[in-house]
Amino acid sequence: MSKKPAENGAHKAAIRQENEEQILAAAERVFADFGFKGATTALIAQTANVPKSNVHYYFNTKEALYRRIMEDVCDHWLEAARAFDNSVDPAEILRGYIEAKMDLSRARPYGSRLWAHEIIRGAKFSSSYISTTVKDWLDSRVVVIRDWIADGKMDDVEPYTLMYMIFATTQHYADFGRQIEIFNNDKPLTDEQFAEAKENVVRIILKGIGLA
Amino acid sequence: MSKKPAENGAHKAAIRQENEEQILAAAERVFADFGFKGATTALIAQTANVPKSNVHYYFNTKEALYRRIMEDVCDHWLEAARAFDNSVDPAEILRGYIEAKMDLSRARPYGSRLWAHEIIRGAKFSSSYISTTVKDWLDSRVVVIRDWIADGKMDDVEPYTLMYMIFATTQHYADFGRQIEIFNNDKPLTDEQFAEAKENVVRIILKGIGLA
DNA sequence: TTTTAACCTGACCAAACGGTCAAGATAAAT
DNA sequence: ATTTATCTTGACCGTTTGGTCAGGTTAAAA
Repeated sequence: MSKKPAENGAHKAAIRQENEEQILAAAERVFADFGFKGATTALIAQTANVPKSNVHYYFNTKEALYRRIMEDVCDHWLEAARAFDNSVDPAEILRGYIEAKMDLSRARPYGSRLWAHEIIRGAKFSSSYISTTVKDWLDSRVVVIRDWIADGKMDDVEPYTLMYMIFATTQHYADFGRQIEIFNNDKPLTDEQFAEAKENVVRIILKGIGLA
Repeated sequence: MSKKPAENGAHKAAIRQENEEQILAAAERVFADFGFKGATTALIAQTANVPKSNVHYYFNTKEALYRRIMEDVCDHWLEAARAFDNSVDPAEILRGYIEAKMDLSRARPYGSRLWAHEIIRGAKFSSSYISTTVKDWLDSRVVVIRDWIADGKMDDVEPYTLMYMIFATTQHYADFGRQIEIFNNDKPLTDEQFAEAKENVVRIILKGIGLA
């Protein structure tokens, strides 16, 4: 009663991929809402519409599932980081990076919230990743910014403080989305409102460091 | 074998106050680290150096303890908010407010992190507080900012976006303190570094909105 | 067609959970 | 000195937790 002949093991592979994706998506939401300790495998299973046993079949332990999602989030993070290398003009670079991070907060809020949980808790799982990959990336951009300052292209601001400001402000739209929603009369920001916010963030920061 | 005569029930009252304070301080840390669901009464008790039963003696339920701490955090929040009314000069007002919020992040990071947990999780316990007290305060300051803009005292920026930027950046030094520490070669920011960061945040924002 | 390997899941388990309680200790009031 | 009210805590309870497992189904390989 096979529906399709298909190539070697294509059906089984498709089943695995679909189930894993479903579980990962559910886990990302649940971990983002409750953090590692607060999340339960039962709720993840329920959200993914699979029996709890099936979650453990595909991902042995809760921690393995958590680590896997953290990796995915980090991949997207580094993707946005590449916006830093798309130009040579400081204003253009920073505008691109801020916009990329804002868009990421809008498109993948759960990932940002998961990251927030992880850091608040003390970065138990990811401190080595932060102190190597992320720190290397950050330090190299700080060098770039210092060069811009030395060349008189922008004001003499402390580069780390500037970067933290960009991190904080852009991620705020994901992490504190619920608060923003409440302030916005209990309605999520419309695309127009979000676009306006994005433009304002870019404008304030660029002007604030003498790039506008 | 009474050590002191003391006034009416002074000793008992002192015992209660000391125990409550010890439990509240411990609970603030544990809730800040793990969120409401992830925190356990056993860990709170252990951190406070009292038996678990004693935690339940002073605060009937975990939820009651959580609510009590949220109230304390909000009180401090409103305290800082008052910096908004200490002057009539826009630059002076915003500088005072930003500095007050930065200092709060430095002095009471656990409160800020607890708030972050609460919002990320969807503000289940505090949405009514946010949609009334906090929103009222925020809306009234937005009106003030709009007046400044109308009077040509600062650039025409979207006031909510500006306020979110201040929230995000100042609270980042508490919520993402661990990440900043890692970037800072695994050492907490010194007082000098923090002061420099504070000054830079103020300068960038004020200049960014045309107030410098 | 038979065999094998992967997928599926209800039932189950030990540990950890929030919370209760009885019984004792201590200090205030009488 | 006695009573009363508060403080203290180990033992305990029902529920939930992450994780296991046997026994089943399904699809690929032989």
